[in-house]
Amino acid sequence: MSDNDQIDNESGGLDDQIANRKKNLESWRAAGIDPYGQGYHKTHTASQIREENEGLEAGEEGEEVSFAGRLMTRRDMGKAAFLDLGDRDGSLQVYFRLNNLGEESFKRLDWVDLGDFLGVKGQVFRTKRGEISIKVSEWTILSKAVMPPPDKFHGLKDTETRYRQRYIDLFSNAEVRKTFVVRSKIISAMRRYLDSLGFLEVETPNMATLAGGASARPFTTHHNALDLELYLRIATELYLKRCIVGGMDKVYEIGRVFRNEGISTRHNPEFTLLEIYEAYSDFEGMVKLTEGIIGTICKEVLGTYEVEFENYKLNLEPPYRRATMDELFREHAGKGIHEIRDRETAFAMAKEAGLDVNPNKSTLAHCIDKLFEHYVEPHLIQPTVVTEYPIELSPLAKRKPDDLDITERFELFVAHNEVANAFSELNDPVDQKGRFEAQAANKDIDDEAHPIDDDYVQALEYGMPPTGGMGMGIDRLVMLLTNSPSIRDVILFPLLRPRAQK
RNA sequence: GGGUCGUUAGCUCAGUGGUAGAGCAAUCGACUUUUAAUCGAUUGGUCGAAGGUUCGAGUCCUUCACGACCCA
Repeated sequence: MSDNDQIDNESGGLDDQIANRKKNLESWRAAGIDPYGQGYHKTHTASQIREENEGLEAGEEGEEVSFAGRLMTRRDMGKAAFLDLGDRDGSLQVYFRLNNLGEESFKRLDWVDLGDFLGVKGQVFRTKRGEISIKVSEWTILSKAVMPPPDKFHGLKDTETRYRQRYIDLFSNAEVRKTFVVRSKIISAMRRYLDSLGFLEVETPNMATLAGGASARPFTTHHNALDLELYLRIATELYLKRCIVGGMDKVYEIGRVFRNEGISTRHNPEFTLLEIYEAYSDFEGMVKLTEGIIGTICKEVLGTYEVEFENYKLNLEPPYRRATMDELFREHAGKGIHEIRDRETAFAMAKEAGLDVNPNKSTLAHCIDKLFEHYVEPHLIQPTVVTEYPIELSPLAKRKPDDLDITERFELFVAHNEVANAFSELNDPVDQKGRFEAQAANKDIDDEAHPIDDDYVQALEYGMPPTGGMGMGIDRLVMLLTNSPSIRDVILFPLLRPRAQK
């Protein structure tokens, strides 16, 4: 009895709100109704009801429907009440009226709290004030929310709670839900496009004894039965190219990769990467394919090539501007790429620019990367295909036939962000082995150096056809297309440091 | 790793070293077409944590935790 005494207290603290909600829950049970009910036959979603009854005049009645959703707001008026039920499309107003429901059914509204799930049946109509609504003739509770939802108007703002308890963010902030719907549509449009071109979606290992294909530190894990140290993949590249060796010719994978590095508005330790490989193609083919993918997504998902991101108005309609790294460095740094490929020159420039690169601890490649980031990237706003990367930056790319220090590679930049990276794949096993060895030689100053993958080299020894390959970071693409300033806005459950014990 | 900012009621936020506030939510009441419903009343606080300065700290100082943004 002492518990019930507390429940009867009038107050507004969290414990009391929970107690009141539990009391309401018990009222349903006492009436013989399970407040955590069974499935409910919905004939329509909120947006379907709106669309199908658009033609209704104020006061006019439409079809009979059943509908279900979460109670978002309610306006009680004595012997009538208006409730807004939210489903994934939005929300719909439902109208409860004593005369339509009878005493017993109407009275049960007292046991309903914001956040509860309700199922309703009734006739669609348009109110005096023009709102499409349902005149409820029959209804039930489908699930009880014992925790109170956030502010009905302001939603949930606290970033930490939004990320830690994303479910609250999703049900209380419609625009957040929208972002993740768009994300899903982007990925499915991407799949549809690639499938239509005859690409085969494949799955390669998440765990392996080597983590190659990119410059990044891996996560480690352990397989007990084999007593084996394993790495989580940092890229899908080397396995996908083994598929090309195997004759699969056109493959892609949309997969999670894991990189053991810092967290920022543009980095989450696990993120989603698209990689594509096409036999008998090359980096020029990959330019076309990249343009095709982005163009198709804009057309099918956004319905426009015009996109706003940060303060930029971007036009993503292909084809995109092309520029060589040499041209861009000349334009923005006053020196060409062949000059910059000299260690002394590169590090002197970096020092002059105030960049944090130490000649004793950084590779030339890393230094050039930093210089490009500093001098050139800020200028790459509209989509730009940057070509002719020096060989130091591209250990898996084929050399340009007329300039062996330059590779057949491009990166696509939009709004000074790298969106895609592609090249003609290096298929000469001897050259590949040499590049791996050059990477390994830097191991002491570069903990992100590619490891030597002898099995991969052996695969090339069996022969890999000339191949074009491309990688695209899905999260950053979604950021761009949804105008999201942080990668955490496009990842449902981003990694956060655990909260201290209360 | 460094810097700046933030952490106050369930939510959104005010708060000048001197009695801890508002709106929403909650509770009670009125209202049979409202829509951030309206109207009346009531309740709700370890001010992120721990120290310190002070007659007195949400407010000033130190450390810590978590987060946001910027830099590396």
